[in-house]
Amino acid sequence: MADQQSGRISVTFKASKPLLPLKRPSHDYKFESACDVNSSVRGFITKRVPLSEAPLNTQGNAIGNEYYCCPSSPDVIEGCLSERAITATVGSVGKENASPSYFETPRKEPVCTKTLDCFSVSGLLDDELDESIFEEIDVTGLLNDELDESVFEEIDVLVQQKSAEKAVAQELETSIDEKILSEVDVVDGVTLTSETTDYEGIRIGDLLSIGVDLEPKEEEMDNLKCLQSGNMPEEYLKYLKSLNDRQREAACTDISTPLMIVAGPGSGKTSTMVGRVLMLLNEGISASNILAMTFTTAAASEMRERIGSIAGKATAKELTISTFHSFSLQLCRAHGEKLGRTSEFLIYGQGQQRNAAIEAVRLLENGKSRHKDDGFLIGEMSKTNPNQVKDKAKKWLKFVTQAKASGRTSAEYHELGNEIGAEILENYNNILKSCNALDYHDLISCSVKLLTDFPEVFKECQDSWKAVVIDEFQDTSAMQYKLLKILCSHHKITIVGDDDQSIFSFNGADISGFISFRNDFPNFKEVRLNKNYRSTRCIVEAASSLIQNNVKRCQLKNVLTENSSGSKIVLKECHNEDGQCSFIVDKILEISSNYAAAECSYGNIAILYRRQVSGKAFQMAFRDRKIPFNIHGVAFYRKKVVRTIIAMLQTALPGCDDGSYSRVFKALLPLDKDEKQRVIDHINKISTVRKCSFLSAARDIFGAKISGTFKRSQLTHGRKVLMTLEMISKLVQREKSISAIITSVANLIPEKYLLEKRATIDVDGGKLLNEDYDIRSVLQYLLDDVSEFLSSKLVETNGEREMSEDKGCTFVLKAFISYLFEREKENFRARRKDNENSVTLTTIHQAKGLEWDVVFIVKANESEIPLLHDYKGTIQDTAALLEEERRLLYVAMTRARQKLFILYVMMDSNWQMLQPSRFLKEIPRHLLDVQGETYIQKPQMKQVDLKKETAKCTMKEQEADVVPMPNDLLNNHFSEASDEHAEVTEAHNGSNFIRRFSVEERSVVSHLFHQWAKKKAFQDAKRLLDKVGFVIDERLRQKKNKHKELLNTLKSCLSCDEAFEYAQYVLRWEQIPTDKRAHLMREKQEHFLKLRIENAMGSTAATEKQISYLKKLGCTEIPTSRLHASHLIEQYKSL
DNA sequence: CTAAGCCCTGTTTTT
DNA sequence: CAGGGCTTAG
Repeated sequence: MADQQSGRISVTFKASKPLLPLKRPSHDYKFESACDVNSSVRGFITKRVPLSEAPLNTQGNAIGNEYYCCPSSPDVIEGCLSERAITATVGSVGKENASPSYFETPRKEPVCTKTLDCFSVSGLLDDELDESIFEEIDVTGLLNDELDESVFEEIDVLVQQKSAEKAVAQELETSIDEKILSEVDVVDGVTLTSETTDYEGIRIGDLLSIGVDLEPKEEEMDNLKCLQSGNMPEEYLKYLKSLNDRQREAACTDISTPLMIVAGPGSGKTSTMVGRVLMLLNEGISASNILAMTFTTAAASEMRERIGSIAGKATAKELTISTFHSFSLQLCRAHGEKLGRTSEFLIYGQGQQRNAAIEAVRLLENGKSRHKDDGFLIGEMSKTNPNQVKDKAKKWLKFVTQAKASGRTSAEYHELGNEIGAEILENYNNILKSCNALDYHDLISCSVKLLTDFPEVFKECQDSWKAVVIDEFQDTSAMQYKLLKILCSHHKITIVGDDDQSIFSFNGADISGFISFRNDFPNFKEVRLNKNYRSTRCIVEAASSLIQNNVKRCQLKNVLTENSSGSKIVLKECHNEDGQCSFIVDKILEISSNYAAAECSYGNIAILYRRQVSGKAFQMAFRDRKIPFNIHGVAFYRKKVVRTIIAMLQTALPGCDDGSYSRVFKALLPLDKDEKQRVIDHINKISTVRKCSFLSAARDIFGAKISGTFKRSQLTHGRKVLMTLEMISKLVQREKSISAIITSVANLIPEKYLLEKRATIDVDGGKLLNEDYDIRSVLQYLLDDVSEFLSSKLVETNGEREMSEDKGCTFVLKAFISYLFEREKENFRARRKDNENSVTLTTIHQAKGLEWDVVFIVKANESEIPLLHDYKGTIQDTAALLEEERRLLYVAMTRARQKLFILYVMMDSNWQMLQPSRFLKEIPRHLLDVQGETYIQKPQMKQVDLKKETAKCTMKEQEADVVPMPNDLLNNHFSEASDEHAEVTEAHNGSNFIRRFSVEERSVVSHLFHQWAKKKAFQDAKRLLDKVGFVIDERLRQKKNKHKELLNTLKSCLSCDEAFEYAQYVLRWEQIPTDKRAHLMREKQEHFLKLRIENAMGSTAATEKQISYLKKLGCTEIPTSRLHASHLIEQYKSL
């Protein structure tokens, strides 16, 4: 391992003839001043080509290993390399098998070969990449929560200090306001305070329109009287009055009764919880004795804010509102010694957990081989692939995680007969213990252990937490429930949740918690909040009829709403994802133009998808169309890189702290990860010893000619970094445009560093990064921020800016950075403030708990929204899985306030037909507005729509003639009115052939043909047919094959003429360049639809283009329809 | 330069 | 299960 780390990759530059066409402008890659830094290096890897764009195919597909290199110094350019970019092929980055053996054999003589010092990725193992994540995220083992709290405290202090004087004046004002408001109260019977203007989607308007509900009824009058006699503070009373009867009933339930609040979507859950807390306070439980549990830090801080706005900031601060994990962490830290750990135990995250799992597996196998004590077994061991070990570890880690979430012990597995599992679990736990560490799951289970095994701990907790409130109860795991149960032996417990919104069972969440609760707290009271304040009646009804198909529901509830019915849910069929994308873009633009200019229209729109990949297309489309958007979740990578860039910028400003410097060194030193760390640690040590700044320490160290601690090359690297820093500050002093500075600074970051960051998500998360591939996209975001900043702040800072004008842009830069920090802080507080005026792109899972006016649910296809994986042998509980998927759609639908769009696509990018989701049939028809793919909204269209609608409900067994097949489209394109491509006008090609098959079969056939038509070797129709026949034979030989009947049929008719024609068609299609093809696809799809209309209606007027074209051909006849016109065109062309 | 064979990969996420 | 990338053999 250690040897590998210092390995280097040689790169062969070849100015070989196929200097590949660089599609993108070369200035993107040019090094300007930056190349000075690396002048000793003769080339610099600037860009990894995304798979899709890799232009070179030495043999069909040489994908994935291409790098564009830029010559970095003039002599190289003049001497031997052309000025254009040069390709170099190197090993796969980030894989351990990256070795110097990956040169592409140069077709001509290599012009120069050079070892690139700056590019020594080879030794990086996946593990190490993982570690690097850790360094970034989890340095100290603090939970994010802890970090949050401290930040909040700081902020609070600041705020308090700053607004000390203001407070007095404000108090006066508010008291006046309240007087006025309370007068209003009397008139309307509704509480109107600034706090109630917007909670859980209830707005003043809604409250007023509901009216009836808030009129105190007889019983509630009692209720209220009760409250009044209890000497309740005015604000509390007012707040409770503002709740509806159910909510108030819940909040005011006797505090010693265990309370279960089942809160459907948009039913004012949080408001009710706040009310409950006020009630607890009012009943004499002091704030410091109340514990509120949430799952995320965001939820916790939101709750604190809400309570603070009613009960006062001081009270809110005294309350303990925390996540399960940070609560448990505190408990475990306090009693670490009882768990066999010190109180400074470490917390293991993903990377370390996996290492531990690997170790556990190794221990097991060692034990085994020793047990069987056979030499050859050991030999077998040693030759096992490291990959296999890793794979196993992954599997077992999953097992361990699951085991811990459900609370099973090693002994239990032993009894169950799963001895391997038992041993692994035990090994794993032992390893953690010996490392003085706990993982996240241990935090919970150890808390349980502390509470059960140590009466003194239990007593302490009972004394401190006299009442407990739990949010999102449906997300509790079995273990967490256990903790709650013990913690709430006093029965002062309130749980809030909705089993229909349980979508995290893959993560250990367990709906059976509701059942357990009923058993464990038999005298519980249940309140169902089933009035939806969020969505229109249409949406509510659709969603609840969907969810009613779930059998395994803990409680039946019919959600009601008094909102207006609103417009129907639009169910939109799109032909492919591009169509989907452009439909949404159009709709968004339409919606935003309808909004009053002042309102933040984009902020009210969200696009929800099942998988992260589905969001990618939208990112690109939105960026192209300049629609602002924000992505939940994966802003991760971006943040890191942005932070690095900011740190670099800060070094150029006066008063820069050491943190930025060390970050910059980390980014710029072209060394291996741990080597880098050693260097930085050393600098830090020197600077603390000498009591000087990081920078001056670094200058001293690297300025020396010889060093005891560092190699010469390291010193050189260090000096280069210092030079770079100097360059940046010069640049800042001279250059006036911030954008230019940011761009050049961003380009200084070595690709390797960026790859490291990227790999963290790619490797560890094992998922496609929801960001673009290179720094330029990050840069784009940053530059967007710049323009936003300039347009917002320029006016205010104008005067000061003039002053600083002569010194480059130091001042503006400073303002920009603080502006960014300000925004970061805001984002930190609550995610919904993330981007006030931008469209939200998010997975459905992440959308839970949020809401928007307009929601698009995208790609609601079978095999996407019920995403069932059949390959994995888990046939176990398909029903349960399906129900969870249905809940997922339910959650997605109920995010919408006003308008809901559900879209599905008909065709994959691979010519595969897709079915609409089975769940869509469960939505009552009368709530839907079904739309096809067309922009014609003439009365004629209605009939087609109708026809389609009827067709849709029987989608499965239905018709071959309504669904446009790619091949049909193809035919239409070539046969009809494709004016620009009129050279291919042979009609009826192939369509007869493909029509022999059923709808579902067609995609298989067409896929088969297209697949081979792409290869160079089969450009001839005859050869293509031969190949297809051959492939069929081969497939038939394999025992398991799904479509063997189809293949037999297909084979038997391959020799006919129609098959030949079809082959020709496919070939012709494949010859069209990809960019054009995409365009044509759409055109064709629209065209096909028109044809359908024509068929149904008889005629549509010919286009002007057709008419003029016909005139040009010398046709005197006036076409009666478009169809007619195209026939005429054909005729006249052949003449 | 190609064909055949091997290997990998395939959802959702918080702490 | 099945498609795709990558490697190797010829």
